[in-house]
Amino acid sequence: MSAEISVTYPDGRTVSTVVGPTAGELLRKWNPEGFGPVLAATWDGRPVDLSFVPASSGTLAPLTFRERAGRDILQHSAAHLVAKAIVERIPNALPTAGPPTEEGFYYDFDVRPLTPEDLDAVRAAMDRAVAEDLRFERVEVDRAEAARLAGSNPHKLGYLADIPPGSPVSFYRTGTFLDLCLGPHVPSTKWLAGVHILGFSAITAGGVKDGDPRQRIRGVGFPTKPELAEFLKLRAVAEARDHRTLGQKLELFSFSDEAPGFPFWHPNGMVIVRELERFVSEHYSEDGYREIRTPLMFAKSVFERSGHWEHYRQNMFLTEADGREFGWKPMNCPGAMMIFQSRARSYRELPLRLAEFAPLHRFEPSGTLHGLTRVREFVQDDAHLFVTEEQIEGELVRLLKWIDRAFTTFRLTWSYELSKRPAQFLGDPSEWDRAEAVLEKVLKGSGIEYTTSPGEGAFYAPKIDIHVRDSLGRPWQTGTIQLDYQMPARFGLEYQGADGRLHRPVVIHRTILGTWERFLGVLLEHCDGRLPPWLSPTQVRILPLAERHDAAADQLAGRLRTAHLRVDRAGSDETLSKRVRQAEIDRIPYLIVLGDQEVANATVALRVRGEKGQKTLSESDATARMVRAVEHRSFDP
RNA sequence: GCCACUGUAGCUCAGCCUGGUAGAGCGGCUGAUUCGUAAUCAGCAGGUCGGGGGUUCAAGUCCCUCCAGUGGCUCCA
Repeated sequence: MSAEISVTYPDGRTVSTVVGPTAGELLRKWNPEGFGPVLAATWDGRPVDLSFVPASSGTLAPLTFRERAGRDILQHSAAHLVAKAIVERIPNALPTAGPPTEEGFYYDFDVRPLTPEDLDAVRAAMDRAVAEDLRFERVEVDRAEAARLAGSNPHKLGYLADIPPGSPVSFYRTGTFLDLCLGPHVPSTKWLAGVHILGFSAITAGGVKDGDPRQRIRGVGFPTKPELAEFLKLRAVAEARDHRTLGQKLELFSFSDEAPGFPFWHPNGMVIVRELERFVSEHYSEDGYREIRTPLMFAKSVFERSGHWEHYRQNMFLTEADGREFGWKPMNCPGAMMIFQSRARSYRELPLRLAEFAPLHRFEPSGTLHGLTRVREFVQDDAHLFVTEEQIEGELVRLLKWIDRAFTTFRLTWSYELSKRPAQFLGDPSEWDRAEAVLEKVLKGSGIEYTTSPGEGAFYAPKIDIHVRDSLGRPWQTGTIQLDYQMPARFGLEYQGADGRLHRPVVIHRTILGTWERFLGVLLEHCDGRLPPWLSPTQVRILPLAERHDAAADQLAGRLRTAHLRVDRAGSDETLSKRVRQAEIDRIPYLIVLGDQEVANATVALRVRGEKGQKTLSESDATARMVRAVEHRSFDP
C-alpha cells in the first residue's frame, strides 16, 4: 500500500515519498516559502491539478501566472465560472467551448441573445461564487457515465465523441455546475477574484460565415484584484488614446453618414499626410524610384487580365459608362504593369522601381469599418519593382533596410509574417514554392524573426507582412512585400536581356508604411496625439502675454514662417494659464511666450512639450533648435 | 455581410424605464478683464432629439423599419 516513489523538483532535488500526498502538498513541502500563488503543477511536463496524486516517480514543478500554461489555466477556470453563472441564470443555455486566448478567455453558448442585464447577473453570480470559494473538483468517469452526464447538451456529446477511445474522460464540478473538461484547473474559485467580464457579442459557430448563432462572453483574469485594477487602468488610458477621439479633438479628419468608410481630411490632417508623403518621397529619390500616376478606374477587361475580376471583384466598387463596365482600382498593380508594357524594355532599365501614391477604393463590408484603420478609400506608399530573377534578393534586402529606418523614425515596434499560397491562387504551385523559398531565404539571411502563415498569401503572390500594434494591443498590418511571378505573365511583360533574348521580369509589390490612413491611426494612438514636431500640424504657437505684445508676436510668427516652421498665434484676451493649457491639449510641440522682458531683450520664453517649465533663450537659438528637430525628424521635440 | 448594443446642441452627456412638445458642462459669439506658464467673470446664440412609418388626445420617451456608429465574428492595407 505505502509504495515509495521519488519526486524530482525544478531545482534538481529529488525526494522519496509514499504515494498519497497531492502535488500541492509536495510543492509546499519542497518550498514552504512559496512563489506567490501556485495555480497548478506540471507532472513530467504535463499540466495537472494541485489535487493530483502522483502514483509513480516523476518530476514535479509549480505553475504560476507567470507561465503561459499557468496563465491559461486561470483563464480557463474563469471561463468555467462564467458558464456556471450563465447556466444558473438561463437554465436552458448550452455551454459549448471556453478556451483561453491571447488576451484572456471566452466562453461560447448556444442560447438566446444575451442582454446587458444578463451580464450584470453573471457578474454578480461570479462574485458570489468567488466568495463561496467553491472547489474545482475533478471527476473521472467511463464513457457511458460521461454520456449520461453530458446528457442534454449535444455540443458536449460532440466533444465527447472526439475524445480518442481509451483516453480518460474527466468532468470538473464547481458547486452544482458540471462541465466536460480536460483540465487542469485552479484549486477553487477563491483564485478567481481578479476575473473581469469584458463584454459579450454574437458570433457564429466555428467562426464560419453561415455557422449557427452563438453568444460569446469575453473576459480576462488575473491572480489578484490589484493586478486586475492595474490592467483596467491601463486599458482606460489606452481607450483615451483612441485615434478616432484624437482625430476629432485635433481636427485631423472626420467621417459622414453619407460616405461611410471614406475619410474627410481636414487641414490639420492633410498637413500630416503631406509630410508622410514627403518623408517617403525623399527616400524614393535616394533609392532610385520613379513616380507614376495611373487611372483610378479601368474597364473590366484590365481586371480580367490581372485576375482581380475573378478573385477580388466582391471587394471592388463597380460603375458603368458608355455601356461598358468599369471598376475602381483596389490596387495599383495593373496600372504599373501597363506602364512597363507601354514600350520595349531593356535589361539595362532593371530594376525599374515605379512608385504611385493614388487613392485606392475597396468595398469593405460595412461591419468591418473602423475609424482610419479600416476604410474604403486610402492611399498607400506603394511601388512596383520590376526586376530580373538575380536582382530579387538584393531588392528585398534594400527593402528590409528601409523598413528598419522608417519604423524606427516613428519609434514603433513591428513584426514580420510570411504568408504562403492561399486556397485560391493564380499560376503554378512550383512558381509559388520558388517565390516562397526566396522570401524565406532573405528573412533568414537577414537574421529576422518572423511567423509563418500558410494559406494567407495574396491570390497572386506570397508575401512578407509587417504588423504594428495599436494602443489596445490589437495588431494591424501596415506594410507588405509580395513576390509576384503571375502578374508579369498575365500582362505578357518582357524585357530584352544581354543575351538578346526576351525574358520575363519578376514584380515585387511593396508598401511599407501601408496606407496613410491606417498608419496615422496607429501612430496617433502610439504617441497619444503627440506627433513628432515634423508631423505636427502646428509646430509653434506664440502666446503674446498681453495685447501690447500682439504686434511683436505677429512679427516673430512671420520670421519663424520664413524658417519654414508652421506657426500660429494665440489671441491675448484669455489668461496665459488658460492658453498654455489649451496648447497642451492641442499637443503643440513648442510654445513661445512674448512679454515685456522678451520684447526688450530680443529673447523668447520657450516651453517644450513634455518638459516642465520654460527657458529663456535668444530668438535665433530657439529657432535653430526647433528647425533642427524638424529637419532631423526627431521623435521628441 | 452576421449578431448584440447605441444614436438628444459643434463636443461630452442628463432626460427615455413610469408618454404631457428639451437641460448641463465644455466650445462659439458679445462685453468686461491685459493677466508670466494646464481652466477670469458676465451675458447671448445654438437642438424639427439619426431618417421614415405606426400606436396615442399627446412621442425625445412605446412599437416597426431604414441609415450610421460601437463591440465582437468573418474578412483585410
